[in-house]
Amino acid sequence: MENLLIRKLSNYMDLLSDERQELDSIVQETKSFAIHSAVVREGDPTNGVYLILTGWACRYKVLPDGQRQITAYLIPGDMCNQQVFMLKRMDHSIGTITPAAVSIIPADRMIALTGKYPHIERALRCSTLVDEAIMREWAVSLGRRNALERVAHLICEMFMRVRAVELHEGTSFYFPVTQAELADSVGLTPVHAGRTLKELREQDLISFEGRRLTILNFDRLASLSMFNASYLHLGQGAWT
Amino acid sequence: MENLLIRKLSNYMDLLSDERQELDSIVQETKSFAIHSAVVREGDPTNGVYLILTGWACRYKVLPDGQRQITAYLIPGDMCNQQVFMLKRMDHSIGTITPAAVSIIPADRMIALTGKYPHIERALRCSTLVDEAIMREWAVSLGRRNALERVAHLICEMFMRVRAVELHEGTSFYFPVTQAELADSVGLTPVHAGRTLKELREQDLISFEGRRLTILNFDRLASLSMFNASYLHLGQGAWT
DNA sequence: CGACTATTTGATAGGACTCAACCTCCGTGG
DNA sequence: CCACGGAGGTTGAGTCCTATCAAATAGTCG
Repeated sequence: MENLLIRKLSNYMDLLSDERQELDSIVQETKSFAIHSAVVREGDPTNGVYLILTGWACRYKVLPDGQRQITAYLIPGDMCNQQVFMLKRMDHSIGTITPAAVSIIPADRMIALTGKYPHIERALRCSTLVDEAIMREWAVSLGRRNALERVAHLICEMFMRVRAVELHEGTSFYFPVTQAELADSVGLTPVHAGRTLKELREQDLISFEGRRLTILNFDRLASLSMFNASYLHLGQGAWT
Repeated sequence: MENLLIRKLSNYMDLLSDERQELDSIVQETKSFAIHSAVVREGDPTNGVYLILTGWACRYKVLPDGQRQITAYLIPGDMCNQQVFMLKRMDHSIGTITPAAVSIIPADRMIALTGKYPHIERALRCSTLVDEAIMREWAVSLGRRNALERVAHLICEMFMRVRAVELHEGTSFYFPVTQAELADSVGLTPVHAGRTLKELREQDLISFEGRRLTILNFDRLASLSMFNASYLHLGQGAWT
């Protein structure tokens, strides 16, 4: 199977076949991580670029009082720390939420790649801009949406992202996030995150069994959560 | 006076004198904006890079129900939309919160500049990474800090940023944010933002009169809000 | 099967919101 | 020079959403 990074970047830019090949060849050293293990920890020196091949991971910060906030989910095809090697140390951690395979790309390999293929460089920059847009939208959720809206919005977003790398099946997709992790990402307690999920189920908006989430009514889910996909900058952003 | 972008970037990288000159020369077309006016609006085509010369601005999104969330403050020396021209349309708005002078740099000018001066390019990328780190920290605040901690944290952050461009005076600085704007950035209502400010005053942590904010006890303000400056990646990050 | 981890449910508490009134600046203009 | 008006700030009382605490019920993996 082709590297999912290629599918992802194709959403932003048409890639030529030699560019695709090149992107495929960057996957060399692959490392497996167990569920709930640390890929990089806050304070670590920055040493390379990570590409998620399989599994889900997340960025997070832990406060001195033990509270945790997840600031992003990373799914297959996502590349993280594209340019962190500019900074000395990580200011946040990255950890897996499922078993995961990640490819570690040396900084100089990245530099060579983007130097040689301007198309790839552009596509990677687009993807960085979208990551930033996602963070802004999370701030909007955390600051201005209530519990139901936050969870619904996250589901819409993750569905669109999973769909962009074609890992969805119809309106359902693998969503391996526990209630505690969900809570840490939408700024709720695990208990209330669970109740909120229940509410969405009772309103027949989703079904969620055994890590498989099915969206039963995307339009209502989107309007309820004021989800507007344009910030994801996915070609059309059309809902089919 | 030299362009504040230079001061800002000097925090990340030593710049040679010809690089400084070059950075100074990018300020050509300057545009003045009245207080509370839109610099760019969500949906607008992306057309250039903005450098704040004087005054404060902010990025924000407005939800269909009228609620607003500010996702970043822009102060003199801040450059926004460094690479937005990669995307077609703005997914958020930028507006002034004071009268402001901003320089609009054409995309090709930016490309030429970074192409010719690798140091500048590196420094600009660092600053982008720091902007991302700031957004993550805002997510942490919005998701996991209570009202008092959020406001205190924002004050610590803005003080450090203002100080990095040397616009502070001792432990006080110009902080032209109204309670309504503060509320829109920390995810509170204006009324509660006001009460929170009052609480900080009563605890002798700050004084705040006529848009001038003085930090009376930085250490307590920082520990109260679990502020750790390392995410700002400012050289030492030492508090003097 | 047994020890976890994850989810669900119930009852109560509390932090932030809401609504409303009032106050204080300031700039404007009669 | 003072009245007026509007934006921003302060205060009070009551409500609601989400947190907390606690316990019981699945699920899951070795």
